[in-house]
Amino acid sequence: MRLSAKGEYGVRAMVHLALHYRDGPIPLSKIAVDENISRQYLEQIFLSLRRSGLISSVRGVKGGYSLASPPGEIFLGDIIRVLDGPITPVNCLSKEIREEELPSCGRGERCLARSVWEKLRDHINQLLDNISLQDMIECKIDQM
Amino acid sequence: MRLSAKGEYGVRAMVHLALHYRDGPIPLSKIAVDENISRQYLEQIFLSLRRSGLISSVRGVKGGYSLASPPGEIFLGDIIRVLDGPITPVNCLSKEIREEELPSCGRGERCLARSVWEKLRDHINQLLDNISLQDMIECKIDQM
DNA sequence: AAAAACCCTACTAAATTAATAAGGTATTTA
DNA sequence: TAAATACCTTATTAATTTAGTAGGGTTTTT
Repeated sequence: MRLSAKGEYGVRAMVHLALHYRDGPIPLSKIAVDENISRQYLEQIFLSLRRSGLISSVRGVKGGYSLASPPGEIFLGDIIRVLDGPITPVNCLSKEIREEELPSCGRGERCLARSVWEKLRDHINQLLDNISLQDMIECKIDQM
Repeated sequence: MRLSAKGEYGVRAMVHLALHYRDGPIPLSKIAVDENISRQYLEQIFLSLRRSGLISSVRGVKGGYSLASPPGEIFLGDIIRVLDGPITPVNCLSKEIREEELPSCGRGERCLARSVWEKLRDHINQLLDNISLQDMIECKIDQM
């Protein structure tokens, strides 16, 4: 039950952008240094985030990245799903996997564990989909 | 945010034992076949579960494994922590890691993401520590 | 024109996870 | 008491995933 480094880096980088929202684009190299993340690895992460529409970029000197929407409209679930794929405790719950590819547990609806995994999945998603970057920079998490 | 196969197999096997609680010891080979898990891999899993005191074993012909406590007293969190280690979304929250070994994020209390990971960790643990094997075999999950 | 900064693919290395192998030990039953 | 059953254990390998590097490109500003 661990988040990947990619997801963790992504969230930290997005918080960084949130803190500088309206300061104009922030160069990736600055974020990489401040957050202690390899520049080239962070480029991969930002490539995904940009393609998914969560951030936008400006090229050239004085360019950089900025949030595509206000911090209050971007949720942790969005970020993590883009970087790590669907948030699900076991593969067989993921809708993106087609029936044929299902792991060989072959138990279908008979699986007593299934409803637990579904509940766990829904819990995690609901939590992450209700925490915005704004909540984070305002330190509202503890009161949630 | 995915459970390992080990954790998943472990839970399924424990549910199996719960369904046969009071039937006397169930041979591992039977569980392996019924749950479609490699016998030798399941042996490793049961070794951990036994050493942690969640199950007990009887050797020899007519031997096998059984739950060490009633199904109502064994919780999913117990099983998963034994097999996968502490349930924590990011390493830096795990108490089992000493300060010196902390990953190099080097941000300590300044980390805005930290309280989110803590909240997520607590949520997941609380959920898993409140679902017993008894709940599962009685299909009470959906009403929780 | 040069510098700054984004853009992108491919590859490699590291770590983790999953599984297999191979043999040992204890207990029951014919 | 011998054979069969089934647990016990460590070591090794295979597979997969994750993390990170390399190396080049393009765009824009000064």
